Amino acid sequence: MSIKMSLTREKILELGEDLILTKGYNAFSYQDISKELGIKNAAVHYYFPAKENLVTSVVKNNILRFEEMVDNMNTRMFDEISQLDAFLKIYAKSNREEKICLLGSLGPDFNTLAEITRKELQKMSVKIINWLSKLLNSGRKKGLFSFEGEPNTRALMILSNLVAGLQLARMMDKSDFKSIQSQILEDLKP
Amino acid sequence: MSIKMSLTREKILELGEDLILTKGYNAFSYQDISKELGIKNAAVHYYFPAKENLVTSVVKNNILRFEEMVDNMNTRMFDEISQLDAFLKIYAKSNREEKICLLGSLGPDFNTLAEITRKELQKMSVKIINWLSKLLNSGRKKGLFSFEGEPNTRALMILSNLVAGLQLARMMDKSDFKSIQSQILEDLKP
DNA sequence: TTGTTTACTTACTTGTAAGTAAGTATCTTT
DNA sequence: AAAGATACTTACTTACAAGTAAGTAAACAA
Repeated sequence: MSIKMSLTREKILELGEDLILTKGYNAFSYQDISKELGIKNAAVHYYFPAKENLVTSVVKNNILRFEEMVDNMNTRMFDEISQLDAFLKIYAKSNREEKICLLGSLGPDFNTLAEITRKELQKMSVKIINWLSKLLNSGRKKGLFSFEGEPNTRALMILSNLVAGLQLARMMDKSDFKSIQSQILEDLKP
Repeated sequence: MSIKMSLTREKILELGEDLILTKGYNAFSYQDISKELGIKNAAVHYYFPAKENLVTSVVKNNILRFEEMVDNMNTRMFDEISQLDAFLKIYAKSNREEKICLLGSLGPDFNTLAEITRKELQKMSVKIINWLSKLLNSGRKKGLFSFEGEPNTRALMILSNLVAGLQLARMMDKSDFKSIQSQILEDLKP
């Protein structure tokens, strides 16, 4: 990023992501964006010719942010507990802001997305699951975590707790997410 | 149900549910339904004046089916393990049919739903969580299940595993759901 | 200083979603 | 047999979403 990014383009991207996380992909329009930013409809099309270009960019952006976070934690030599904690904090922040996870927002819409968007979403899920698997595995080897079964399965379970945790919190009680978050950490204690 | 239900109405309800579970609420139209059923658009409006009436009926229907299942298991005196197993089987079936859970489909769309629909969705989540909590609690008391923490939190975690498990399976690998399902049961073993 | 690129706006087109009013055929009750 | 009620269809309206073609003003580069 940062190379050649107009302010307007960045604002569209940010607002687009926000709308996907709050209303859902098939419920927002370019008008929602243009009105909010005080620009014309066609200006949004100038940066993102079709809606599928916008979603795809939003997903790619999320992948980049995830990778930056991982890189950052690696260079700072975070231990496994701190890394998991940082990851959970991202979701806790979403919960406070009444947002859900991008995977959980676009997952149900998967069949309505363009092939390229699906590919990026897949890439994103795989990256997260692989990272989390490795984290759990090395944490267990060091005796920092304790759990039964495959690291990959455990990663799927923790991610699904987070993804649907945010969705359920939206429907039921915001504080339900906190219970889930605490229990994830509790369950991993040696 | 069954009192005063025209065949067309039932077909609309069934197809409407199917479309919500495969494409999402904001991605299907009354045309999708009328074309498929070989009727006119206005015929769908005859039974469900507005889209919000259709979704609300779909949710209410799901609540009824859930309650029938619970009643059925109670009269047949299913033990806690069998009841949980039956519940998991519903989700496994959805996974095979490439569908997701109604909660997981409408959860992300929650902010775009009418108040009455939201209320029904809330009712549905609360009913499921309360039932699952009690099931886990009494199963643990009998020594059939073993888990740490509050039954309510554990119920939230299992439900979120199932809800997002289906979503992740859609995006990644269908078999991921099976791993999650098996691990849920494994984790509860005494 | 002329030409090109950037960043838009103006002004459309096309398609579809949601919904409604009024009509009609058939069945059902009195 | 007449009067509802039921289950639709015909034929619209309104609104908005998505996208595009052509124009323009300013910046920037040759």
